[in-house]
Amino acid sequence: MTAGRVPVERRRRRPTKAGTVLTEELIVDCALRLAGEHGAEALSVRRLGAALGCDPSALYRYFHDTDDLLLAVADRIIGESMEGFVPEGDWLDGLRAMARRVYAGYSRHPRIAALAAYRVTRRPHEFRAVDTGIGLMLEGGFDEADAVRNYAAFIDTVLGHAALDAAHLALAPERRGADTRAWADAYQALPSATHPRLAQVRGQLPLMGESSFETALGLFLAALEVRAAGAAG
Amino acid sequence: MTAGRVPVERRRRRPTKAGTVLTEELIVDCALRLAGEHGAEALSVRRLGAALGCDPSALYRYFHDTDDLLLAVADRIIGESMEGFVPEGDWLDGLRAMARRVYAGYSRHPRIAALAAYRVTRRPHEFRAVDTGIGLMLEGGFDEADAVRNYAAFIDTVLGHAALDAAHLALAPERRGADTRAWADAYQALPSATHPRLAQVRGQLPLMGESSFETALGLFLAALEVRAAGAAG
DNA sequence: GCCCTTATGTCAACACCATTGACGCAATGT
DNA sequence: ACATTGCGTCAATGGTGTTGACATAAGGGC
Repeated sequence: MTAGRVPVERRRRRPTKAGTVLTEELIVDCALRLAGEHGAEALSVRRLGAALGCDPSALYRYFHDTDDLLLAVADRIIGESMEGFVPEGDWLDGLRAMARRVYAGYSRHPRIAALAAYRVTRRPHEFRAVDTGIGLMLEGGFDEADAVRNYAAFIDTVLGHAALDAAHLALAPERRGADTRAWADAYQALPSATHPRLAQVRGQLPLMGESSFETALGLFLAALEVRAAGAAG
Repeated sequence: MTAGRVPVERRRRRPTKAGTVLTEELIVDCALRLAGEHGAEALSVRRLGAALGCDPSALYRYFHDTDDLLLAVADRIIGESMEGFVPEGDWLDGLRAMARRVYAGYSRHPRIAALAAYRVTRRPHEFRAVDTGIGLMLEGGFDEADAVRNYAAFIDTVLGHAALDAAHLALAPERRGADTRAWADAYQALPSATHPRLAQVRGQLPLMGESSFETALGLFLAALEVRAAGAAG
Protein backbone atom coordinates (compact mmCIF):
# COMPACT_ATOMS: atom_id res chain seq x y z
CA MET A 1 0.00 0.00 0.00
CA THR A 2 2.92 2.27 -0.60
CA ALA A 3 2.46 3.77 2.86
CA GLY A 4 6.11 3.27 3.61
CA ARG A 5 7.85 3.32 6.94
CA VAL A 6 5.51 3.93 9.80
CA PRO A 7 6.95 6.85 11.70
CA VAL A 8 5.01 6.95 14.92
CA GLU A 9 4.83 4.39 17.66
CA ARG A 10 3.45 1.17 16.27
CA ARG A 11 0.59 -0.20 18.20
CA ARG A 12 -0.99 -3.31 16.78
CA ARG A 13 1.51 -6.12 16.70
CA ARG A 14 0.28 -9.18 14.94
CA PRO A 15 2.51 -12.27 14.81
CA THR A 16 3.34 -13.60 11.38
CA LYS A 17 2.18 -16.93 10.13
CA ALA A 18 5.32 -18.48 11.57
CA GLY A 19 4.71 -16.85 14.92
CA THR A 20 7.42 -14.19 15.07
CA VAL A 21 6.61 -10.56 15.74
CA LEU A 22 8.26 -8.20 13.30
CA THR A 23 10.29 -5.20 14.35
CA GLU A 24 12.44 -2.77 12.44
CA GLU A 25 15.30 -3.98 14.62
CA LEU A 26 14.60 -7.63 14.05
CA ILE A 27 14.55 -7.12 10.32
CA VAL A 28 17.89 -5.29 10.34
CA ASP A 29 19.36 -8.07 12.49
CA CYS A 30 18.16 -10.69 10.12
CA ALA A 31 19.38 -8.80 7.06
CA LEU A 32 22.83 -8.46 8.57
CA ARG A 33 22.99 -12.15 9.47
CA LEU A 34 21.66 -13.23 6.11
CA ALA A 35 24.12 -11.11 4.16
CA GLY A 36 26.93 -12.42 6.32
CA GLU A 37 26.14 -16.09 5.98
CA HIS A 38 25.28 -16.29 2.33
CA GLY A 39 26.47 -13.63 -0.07
CA ALA A 40 24.99 -10.17 -0.51
CA GLU A 41 23.03 -11.64 -3.38
CA ALA A 42 21.17 -13.59 -0.69
CA LEU A 43 19.89 -10.28 0.62
CA SER A 44 16.64 -10.01 -1.25
CA VAL A 45 13.20 -9.10 -0.03
CA ARG A 46 12.05 -12.62 -0.75
CA ARG A 47 14.83 -14.41 1.10
CA LEU A 48 14.55 -11.96 3.95
CA GLY A 49 10.87 -12.70 4.19
CA ALA A 50 11.56 -16.41 4.15
CA ALA A 51 14.18 -16.07 6.88
CA LEU A 52 11.82 -14.03 9.02
CA GLY A 53 8.91 -16.34 8.41
CA CYS A 54 6.72 -13.69 6.87
CA ASP A 55 5.47 -12.67 3.47
CA PRO A 56 8.09 -10.60 1.59
CA SER A 57 5.71 -7.71 1.19
CA ALA A 58 5.40 -7.34 4.95
CA LEU A 59 8.76 -5.60 4.98
CA TYR A 60 7.28 -2.68 3.11
CA ARG A 61 5.37 -1.84 6.25
CA TYR A 62 8.70 -1.09 7.92
CA PHE A 63 10.88 0.29 5.14
CA HIS A 64 9.89 2.42 2.22
CA ASP A 65 11.97 0.28 -0.16
CA THR A 66 15.18 -1.73 -0.25
CA ASP A 67 17.33 1.38 -0.29
CA ASP A 68 15.72 2.51 2.92
CA LEU A 69 16.43 -0.87 4.47
CA LEU A 70 20.01 -0.70 3.28
CA LEU A 71 20.54 2.64 4.99
CA ALA A 72 19.13 1.26 8.22
CA VAL A 73 21.53 -1.68 8.04
CA ALA A 74 24.43 0.67 7.28
CA ASP A 75 23.61 2.79 10.31
CA ARG A 76 23.55 -0.31 12.45
CA ILE A 77 27.06 -1.14 11.25
CA ILE A 78 28.25 2.37 12.13
CA GLY A 79 26.72 1.92 15.56
CA GLU A 80 28.43 -1.41 16.10
CA SER A 81 31.74 0.03 14.96
CA MET A 82 31.68 3.05 17.22
CA GLU A 83 30.06 1.45 20.24
CA GLY A 84 31.83 2.42 23.43
CA PHE A 85 34.40 4.48 21.56
CA VAL A 86 36.20 6.94 23.79
CA PRO A 87 39.20 8.64 22.20
CA GLU A 88 42.43 8.06 24.10
CA GLY A 89 45.70 9.85 23.63
CA ASP A 90 45.90 12.90 21.39
CA TRP A 91 43.59 13.79 18.52
CA LEU A 92 45.72 11.90 15.99
CA ASP A 93 45.51 8.72 18.03
CA GLY A 94 41.79 9.29 18.25
CA LEU A 95 41.42 9.64 14.50
CA ARG A 96 43.56 6.59 13.90
CA ALA A 97 41.49 4.50 16.29
CA MET A 98 38.27 5.78 14.78
CA ALA A 99 39.46 4.98 11.27
CA ARG A 100 40.37 1.45 12.29
CA ARG A 101 37.03 0.92 13.97
CA VAL A 102 35.04 2.07 10.98
CA TYR A 103 37.19 0.09 8.59
CA ALA A 104 36.92 -3.02 10.74
CA GLY A 105 33.19 -2.57 11.13
CA TYR A 106 32.59 -2.49 7.42
CA SER A 107 35.06 -5.32 6.85
CA ARG A 108 32.99 -7.45 9.17
CA HIS A 109 30.07 -7.05 6.77
CA PRO A 110 31.72 -6.81 3.38
CA ARG A 111 28.62 -7.58 1.34
CA ILE A 112 26.75 -4.69 2.89
CA ALA A 113 29.75 -2.40 2.97
CA ALA A 114 30.27 -2.71 -0.75
CA LEU A 115 26.76 -1.38 -1.26
CA ALA A 116 26.39 1.07 1.59
CA ALA A 117 29.77 2.53 2.54
CA TYR A 118 29.30 5.56 0.34
CA ARG A 119 25.81 6.48 1.52
CA VAL A 120 24.70 9.11 3.99
CA THR A 121 22.42 7.26 6.38
CA ARG A 122 20.98 10.37 8.05
CA ARG A 123 20.46 8.28 11.15
CA PRO A 124 21.47 8.49 14.82
CA HIS A 125 24.65 6.41 14.80
CA GLU A 126 26.02 8.39 11.90
CA PHE A 127 25.19 11.69 13.62
CA ARG A 128 27.13 10.60 16.66
CA ALA A 129 30.15 9.41 14.63
CA VAL A 130 30.39 12.65 12.65
CA ASP A 131 30.11 14.67 15.85
CA THR A 132 33.00 12.69 17.34
CA GLY A 133 35.18 12.94 14.25
CA ILE A 134 34.74 16.66 13.80
CA GLY A 135 35.45 17.08 17.50
CA LEU A 136 38.84 15.40 17.01
CA MET A 137 39.66 17.73 14.12
CA LEU A 138 38.78 20.76 16.23
CA GLU A 139 41.08 19.39 18.94
CA GLY A 140 43.81 19.33 16.34
CA GLY A 141 43.58 23.08 16.16
CA PHE A 142 41.88 23.48 12.80
CA ASP A 143 39.36 26.26 12.35
CA GLU A 144 35.76 25.28 11.74
CA ALA A 145 35.90 25.22 7.96
CA ASP A 146 39.15 23.23 7.88
CA ALA A 147 37.89 20.85 10.53
CA VAL A 148 34.90 20.02 8.38
CA ARG A 149 36.92 19.83 5.17
CA ASN A 150 39.55 17.62 6.75
CA TYR A 151 36.97 15.41 8.36
CA ALA A 152 35.28 14.95 5.00
CA ALA A 153 38.58 13.98 3.39
CA PHE A 154 39.39 11.72 6.33
CA ILE A 155 36.13 9.80 6.43
CA ASP A 156 35.91 9.56 2.65
CA THR A 157 39.38 8.10 2.54
CA VAL A 158 38.50 5.58 5.23
CA LEU A 159 35.18 4.70 3.64
CA GLY A 160 36.70 4.55 0.19
CA HIS A 161 39.28 2.02 1.34
CA ALA A 162 36.68 0.14 3.33
CA ALA A 163 34.41 -0.08 0.31
CA LEU A 164 37.25 -1.11 -1.95
CA ASP A 165 38.47 -3.87 0.32
CA ALA A 166 34.95 -4.91 1.21
CA ALA A 167 33.98 -5.18 -2.41
CA HIS A 168 36.93 -7.44 -2.92
CA LEU A 169 36.01 -9.61 0.04
CA ALA A 170 32.42 -9.71 -1.15
CA LEU A 171 33.28 -11.12 -4.54
CA ALA A 172 32.37 -14.71 -5.18
CA PRO A 173 35.34 -16.84 -4.06
CA GLU A 174 36.26 -17.81 -7.58
CA ARG A 175 36.23 -14.21 -8.70
CA ARG A 176 38.14 -12.97 -5.68
CA GLY A 177 40.82 -15.55 -6.32
CA ALA A 178 41.13 -14.45 -9.92
CA ASP A 179 41.49 -10.80 -8.89
CA THR A 180 44.16 -11.62 -6.32
CA ARG A 181 46.04 -14.00 -8.55
CA ALA A 182 46.10 -11.38 -11.27
CA TRP A 183 49.04 -9.69 -9.58
CA ALA A 184 50.98 -12.91 -9.39
CA ASP A 185 49.95 -14.22 -12.80
CA ALA A 186 48.78 -11.81 -15.47
CA TYR A 187 51.03 -9.01 -14.26
CA GLN A 188 54.07 -11.28 -13.88
CA ALA A 189 53.76 -12.36 -17.48
CA LEU A 190 54.11 -8.90 -19.02
CA PRO A 191 57.37 -8.55 -20.94
CA SER A 192 59.85 -5.94 -19.86
CA ALA A 193 59.98 -4.62 -23.41
CA THR A 194 56.49 -3.18 -23.17
CA HIS A 195 56.13 -2.79 -19.39
CA PRO A 196 59.60 -2.08 -18.03
CA ARG A 197 58.60 -0.73 -14.62
CA LEU A 198 56.29 -3.63 -13.94
CA ALA A 199 59.03 -6.03 -14.89
CA GLN A 200 61.46 -4.24 -12.62
CA VAL A 201 59.28 -4.60 -9.53
CA ARG A 202 57.99 -8.01 -10.54
CA GLY A 203 58.99 -9.61 -7.25
CA GLN A 204 57.01 -7.09 -5.23
CA LEU A 205 53.79 -7.17 -7.24
CA PRO A 206 51.93 -9.54 -4.92
CA LEU A 207 51.90 -6.59 -2.49
CA MET A 208 49.26 -5.08 -4.78
CA GLY A 209 46.91 -7.85 -3.74
CA GLU A 210 47.00 -6.82 -0.10
CA SER A 211 45.01 -4.05 1.51
CA SER A 212 46.63 -0.65 1.34
CA PHE A 213 44.46 0.77 4.08
CA GLU A 214 47.11 1.08 6.77
CA THR A 215 49.62 2.59 4.37
CA ALA A 216 47.11 5.15 3.17
CA LEU A 217 45.92 5.93 6.68
CA GLY A 218 49.45 6.45 7.89
CA LEU A 219 50.23 8.83 5.04
CA PHE A 220 46.99 10.74 5.50
CA LEU A 221 47.46 11.26 9.22
CA ALA A 222 51.11 12.23 8.79
CA ALA A 223 50.07 14.94 6.37
CA LEU A 224 47.35 16.09 8.72
CA GLU A 225 49.83 16.41 11.56
CA VAL A 226 52.07 18.62 9.47
CA ARG A 227 49.16 20.77 8.42
CA ALA A 228 47.92 21.10 12.00
CA ALA A 229 51.33 22.27 13.13
CA GLY A 230 51.23 24.85 10.36
CA ALA A 231 47.78 26.02 11.38
CA ALA A 232 48.81 26.40 15.01
CA GLY A 233 52.26 27.90 14.47
CA MET B 1 25.85 -22.18 -24.99
CA THR B 2 28.01 -21.27 -22.04
CA ALA B 3 31.04 -21.23 -24.32
CA GLY B 4 32.01 -17.82 -23.02
CA ARG B 5 34.28 -15.32 -24.65
CA VAL B 6 35.85 -16.61 -27.80
CA PRO B 7 39.58 -16.20 -27.33
CA VAL B 8 41.08 -16.66 -30.76
CA GLU B 9 40.53 -14.65 -33.89
CA ARG B 10 36.86 -14.77 -34.77
CA ARG B 11 36.24 -15.78 -38.32
CA ARG B 12 32.59 -16.07 -39.23
CA ARG B 13 30.81 -12.78 -38.83
CA ARG B 14 27.09 -13.01 -39.25
CA PRO B 15 25.06 -9.77 -39.17
CA THR B 16 22.24 -9.62 -36.65
CA LYS B 17 18.62 -9.43 -37.61
CA ALA B 18 18.90 -5.66 -37.62
CA GLY B 19 21.94 -5.81 -39.87
CA THR B 20 24.74 -4.76 -37.54
CA VAL B 21 27.82 -6.89 -37.09
CA LEU B 22 28.71 -7.44 -33.47
CA THR B 23 32.13 -6.80 -32.05
CA GLU B 24 33.50 -6.84 -28.54
CA GLU B 25 34.37 -3.21 -29.10
CA LEU B 26 30.96 -2.27 -30.42
CA ILE B 27 29.29 -3.84 -27.42
CA VAL B 28 31.50 -1.99 -24.96
CA ASP B 29 30.80 1.27 -26.82
CA CYS B 30 27.11 0.69 -26.65
CA ALA B 31 27.20 -0.28 -22.97
CA LEU B 32 29.07 2.89 -22.12
CA ARG B 33 26.67 5.04 -24.08
CA LEU B 34 23.63 3.30 -22.68
CA ALA B 35 24.78 3.63 -19.09
CA GLY B 36 25.55 7.27 -19.69
CA GLU B 37 22.26 8.24 -21.24
CA HIS B 38 19.85 6.35 -19.04
CA GLY B 39 20.92 5.24 -15.58
CA ALA B 40 23.09 2.25 -14.73
CA GLU B 41 19.87 0.38 -14.21
CA ALA B 42 19.41 0.72 -17.96
CA LEU B 43 22.51 -1.39 -18.40
CA SER B 44 20.97 -4.82 -18.63
CA VAL B 45 21.63 -7.61 -21.06
CA ARG B 46 18.18 -7.21 -22.50
CA ARG B 47 18.36 -3.47 -23.05
CA LEU B 48 21.85 -3.81 -24.43
CA GLY B 49 20.57 -6.38 -26.87
CA ALA B 50 17.74 -4.09 -27.88
CA ALA B 51 20.12 -1.16 -28.39
CA LEU B 52 22.44 -3.31 -30.51
CA GLY B 53 19.59 -4.80 -32.49
CA CYS B 54 20.38 -8.36 -31.50
CA ASP B 55 19.05 -11.02 -29.21
CA PRO B 56 20.22 -10.52 -25.62
CA SER B 57 21.78 -13.94 -25.49
CA ALA B 58 24.09 -13.08 -28.39
CA LEU B 59 26.26 -11.13 -25.95
CA TYR B 60 27.24 -14.34 -24.24
CA ARG B 61 29.23 -15.22 -27.34
CA TYR B 62 31.50 -12.28 -26.55
CA PHE B 63 31.54 -12.11 -22.76
CA HIS B 64 31.42 -14.94 -20.31
CA ASP B 65 28.86 -13.07 -18.17
CA THR B 66 27.91 -9.56 -17.13
CA ASP B 67 30.86 -9.28 -14.78
CA ASP B 68 33.19 -9.99 -17.66
CA LEU B 69 31.48 -7.29 -19.70
CA LEU B 70 31.75 -4.87 -16.79
CA LEU B 71 35.51 -5.40 -16.58
CA ALA B 72 35.85 -4.76 -20.28
CA VAL B 73 33.93 -1.52 -19.92
CA ALA B 74 36.05 -0.54 -16.92
CA ASP B 75 39.23 -1.13 -18.87
CA ARG B 76 37.92 1.03 -21.66
CA ILE B 77 37.37 3.83 -19.14
CA ILE B 78 40.94 3.46 -17.88
CA GLY B 79 42.13 3.64 -21.46
CA GLU B 80 40.13 6.80 -22.15
CA SER B 81 41.42 8.38 -18.96
CA MET B 82 45.07 7.74 -19.61
CA GLU B 83 45.07 8.24 -23.35
CA GLY B 84 48.01 10.34 -24.42
CA PHE B 85 49.21 10.79 -20.87
CA VAL B 86 52.82 11.89 -20.69
CA PRO B 87 54.02 12.92 -17.24
CA GLU B 88 55.33 16.47 -17.12
CA GLY B 89 57.27 18.08 -14.31
CA ASP B 90 58.54 15.99 -11.43
CA TRP B 91 57.14 12.68 -10.20
CA LEU B 92 54.72 14.39 -7.81
CA ASP B 93 53.24 16.46 -10.61
CA GLY B 94 52.97 13.27 -12.61
CA LEU B 95 51.10 11.48 -9.85
CA ARG B 96 48.80 14.45 -9.33
CA ALA B 97 47.97 14.61 -13.02
CA MET B 98 47.42 10.87 -13.18
CA ALA B 99 45.12 10.96 -10.16
CA ARG B 100 43.05 13.73 -11.71
CA ARG B 101 42.80 11.89 -15.01
CA VAL B 102 41.62 8.68 -13.42
CA TYR B 103 39.20 10.50 -11.14
CA ALA B 104 37.81 12.50 -14.06
CA GLY B 105 37.55 9.42 -16.22
CA TYR B 106 35.43 7.59 -13.73
CA SER B 107 33.41 10.73 -12.97
CA ARG B 108 32.51 10.88 -16.65
CA HIS B 109 30.84 7.48 -16.28
CA PRO B 110 29.53 7.47 -12.72
CA ARG B 111 27.10 4.62 -13.15
CA ILE B 112 29.84 2.30 -14.30
CA ALA B 113 32.40 3.66 -11.89
CA ALA B 114 30.21 2.90 -8.91
CA LEU B 115 30.20 -0.73 -9.97
CA ALA B 116 33.65 -1.16 -11.42
CA ALA B 117 36.12 1.21 -9.77
CA TYR B 118 37.26 -1.37 -7.27
CA ARG B 119 37.83 -4.20 -9.71
CA VAL B 120 41.06 -5.47 -11.23
CA THR B 121 40.36 -5.57 -14.94
CA ARG B 122 43.46 -7.61 -15.85
CA ARG B 123 43.37 -5.97 -19.22
CA PRO B 124 45.80 -3.94 -21.39
CA HIS B 125 44.83 -0.40 -20.41
CA GLU B 126 45.14 -1.26 -16.75
CA PHE B 127 48.54 -2.87 -17.30
CA ARG B 128 49.78 0.29 -18.93
CA ALA B 129 48.42 2.55 -16.19
CA VAL B 130 49.98 0.51 -13.39
CA ASP B 131 53.29 0.48 -15.23
CA THR B 132 53.17 4.26 -15.50
CA GLY B 133 52.19 4.80 -11.88
CA ILE B 134 54.83 2.53 -10.43
CA GLY B 135 57.38 4.23 -12.68
CA LEU B 136 56.52 7.56 -11.08
CA MET B 137 56.99 6.09 -7.61
CA LEU B 138 60.38 4.70 -8.59
CA GLU B 139 61.29 8.17 -9.89
CA GLY B 140 60.46 9.47 -6.45
CA GLY B 141 63.32 7.42 -5.08
CA PHE B 142 61.40 4.67 -3.33
CA ASP B 143 62.79 1.17 -3.38
CA GLU B 144 60.85 -1.48 -5.24
CA ALA B 145 58.74 -2.68 -2.33
CA ASP B 146 57.86 0.84 -1.20
CA ALA B 147 57.11 1.89 -4.76
CA VAL B 148 54.57 -0.90 -5.07
CA ARG B 149 53.11 -0.30 -1.61
CA ASN B 150 52.82 3.42 -2.16
CA TYR B 151 51.32 2.97 -5.59
CA ALA B 152 48.73 0.63 -4.14
CA ALA B 153 47.84 3.16 -1.46
CA PHE B 154 47.79 5.93 -4.05
CA ILE B 155 45.59 4.26 -6.60
CA ASP B 156 43.25 2.84 -3.96
CA THR B 157 42.81 6.30 -2.49
CA VAL B 158 42.07 7.74 -5.91
CA LEU B 159 39.73 4.92 -6.86
CA GLY B 160 38.05 4.98 -3.47
CA HIS B 161 37.23 8.66 -3.83
CA ALA B 162 36.23 8.19 -7.44
CA ALA B 163 33.88 5.38 -6.49
CA LEU B 164 32.45 7.34 -3.59
CA ASP B 165 31.76 10.44 -5.63
CA ALA B 166 30.60 8.42 -8.61
CA ALA B 167 28.19 6.43 -6.50
CA HIS B 168 26.76 9.69 -5.30
CA LEU B 169 26.40 11.04 -8.81
CA ALA B 170 24.85 7.78 -9.92
CA LEU B 171 22.05 7.91 -7.39
CA ALA B 172 18.59 8.63 -8.66
CA PRO B 173 18.18 12.42 -8.64
CA GLU B 174 15.69 12.34 -5.82
CA ARG B 175 18.00 10.21 -3.70
CA ARG B 176 21.05 12.27 -4.48
CA GLY B 177 19.23 15.40 -3.46
CA ALA B 178 18.23 13.83 -0.18
CA ASP B 179 21.82 12.78 0.55
CA THR B 180 23.16 16.24 -0.22
CA ARG B 181 20.44 18.08 1.64
CA ALA B 182 21.10 15.92 4.68
CA TRP B 183 24.04 18.11 5.61
CA ALA B 184 21.99 21.26 5.38
CA ASP B 185 18.84 19.81 6.92
CA ALA B 186 19.06 16.77 9.18
CA TYR B 187 22.50 17.69 10.48
CA GLN B 188 21.56 21.34 11.06
CA ALA B 189 18.67 20.31 13.23
CA LEU B 190 20.69 18.39 15.82
CA PRO B 191 20.67 20.15 19.19
CA SER B 192 23.95 21.32 20.67
CA ALA B 193 23.11 19.50 23.88
CA THR B 194 23.60 16.11 22.30
CA HIS B 195 25.88 17.00 19.38
CA PRO B 196 27.98 19.96 20.51
CA ARG B 197 30.70 19.72 17.89
CA LEU B 198 28.21 19.49 15.04
CA ALA B 199 26.40 22.50 16.43
CA GLN B 200 29.64 24.41 16.69
CA VAL B 201 30.54 23.93 13.02
CA ARG B 202 26.95 24.15 11.84
CA GLY B 203 27.70 26.90 9.35
CA GLN B 204 30.37 24.85 7.62
CA LEU B 205 28.47 21.58 7.34
CA PRO B 206 27.40 22.04 3.73
CA LEU B 207 31.10 21.50 2.93
CA MET B 208 30.45 17.85 3.74
CA GLY B 209 28.26 17.63 0.67
CA GLU B 210 31.11 18.53 -1.66
CA SER B 211 33.76 16.21 -2.98
CA SER B 212 36.80 15.83 -0.75
CA PHE B 213 38.94 14.39 -3.51
CA GLU B 214 41.25 17.34 -3.97
CA THR B 215 41.74 17.78 -0.24
CA ALA B 216 42.57 14.12 0.22
CA LEU B 217 44.84 14.05 -2.81
CA GLY B 218 46.74 17.09 -1.59
CA LEU B 219 47.26 15.55 1.83
CA PHE B 220 48.31 12.21 0.39
CA LEU B 221 50.89 13.67 -1.96
CA ALA B 222 52.27 16.00 0.71
CA ALA B 223 52.88 13.00 2.94
CA LEU B 224 54.48 11.10 0.08
CA GLU B 225 56.85 13.97 -0.59
CA VAL B 226 57.99 13.98 3.02
CA ARG B 227 58.50 10.24 2.98
CA ALA B 228 60.43 10.36 -0.30
CA ALA B 229 62.79 12.95 1.15
CA GLY B 230 63.31 10.65 4.12
CA ALA B 231 64.00 7.68 1.87
CA ALA B 232 66.55 9.63 -0.17
CA GLY B 233 68.31 11.45 2.64
C1' DG C 1 30.69 -23.72 -57.74
C1' DC C 2 29.57 -27.00 -54.27
C1' DC C 3 29.60 -29.01 -49.68
C1' DC C 4 30.87 -29.37 -44.99
C1' DT C 5 32.00 -27.47 -40.80
C1' DT C 6 31.21 -24.47 -37.41
C1' DA C 7 30.73 -19.78 -35.54
C1' DT C 8 27.23 -17.28 -34.00
C1' DG C 9 22.54 -15.18 -33.94
C1' DT C 10 17.79 -16.53 -32.28
C1' DC C 11 14.18 -18.63 -29.57
C1' DA C 12 12.04 -20.34 -25.50
C1' DA C 13 12.28 -21.34 -20.92
C1' DC C 14 13.82 -21.12 -15.99
C1' DA C 15 14.39 -19.14 -11.76
C1' DC C 16 14.98 -15.28 -9.73
C1' DC C 17 14.04 -10.10 -8.44
C1' DA C 18 11.29 -5.47 -6.30
C1' DT C 19 7.06 -3.53 -5.85
C1' DT C 20 2.05 -2.75 -5.45
C1' DG C 21 -3.14 -3.06 -4.60
C1' DA C 22 -6.79 -5.56 -2.67
C1' DC C 23 -8.13 -8.23 1.10
C1' DG C 24 -9.16 -9.62 5.63
C1' DC C 25 -7.75 -10.96 10.31
C1' DA C 26 -7.11 -9.71 14.88
C1' DA C 27 -5.50 -6.58 18.44
C1' DT C 28 -6.71 -2.37 20.54
C1' DG C 29 -9.42 1.52 22.72
C1' DT C 30 -13.91 2.57 23.92
C1' DA D 1 -19.06 -6.16 22.66
C1' DC D 2 -17.96 -3.33 19.00
C1' DA D 3 -15.69 -0.40 15.63
C1' DT D 4 -11.35 0.91 14.00
C1' DT D 5 -7.29 0.10 11.76
C1' DG D 6 -2.43 -1.75 11.80
C1' DC D 7 -0.36 -4.97 9.35
C1' DG D 8 0.37 -9.69 7.54
C1' DT D 9 -1.01 -12.22 3.29
C1' DC D 10 -2.13 -13.10 -1.53
C1' DA D 11 -1.75 -12.51 -6.32
C1' DA D 12 -0.07 -10.18 -10.11
C1' DT D 13 3.09 -7.19 -12.99
C1' DG D 14 7.02 -6.44 -15.34
C1' DG D 15 11.68 -6.60 -14.79
C1' DT D 16 16.47 -9.42 -14.39
C1' DG D 17 20.69 -12.98 -15.81
C1' DT D 18 21.57 -17.23 -17.84
C1' DT D 19 21.20 -21.55 -20.49
C1' DG D 20 20.27 -25.28 -24.04
C1' DA D 21 18.52 -26.42 -28.36
C1' DC D 22 18.13 -24.89 -32.81
C1' DA D 23 18.86 -22.75 -37.31
C1' DT D 24 21.49 -20.28 -40.66
C1' DA D 25 24.99 -18.38 -43.18
C1' DA D 26 29.99 -17.62 -43.71
C1' DG D 27 34.47 -19.56 -45.13
C1' DG D 28 37.66 -23.09 -46.52
C1' DG D 29 38.79 -27.13 -49.31
C1' DC D 30 38.20 -29.23 -53.41
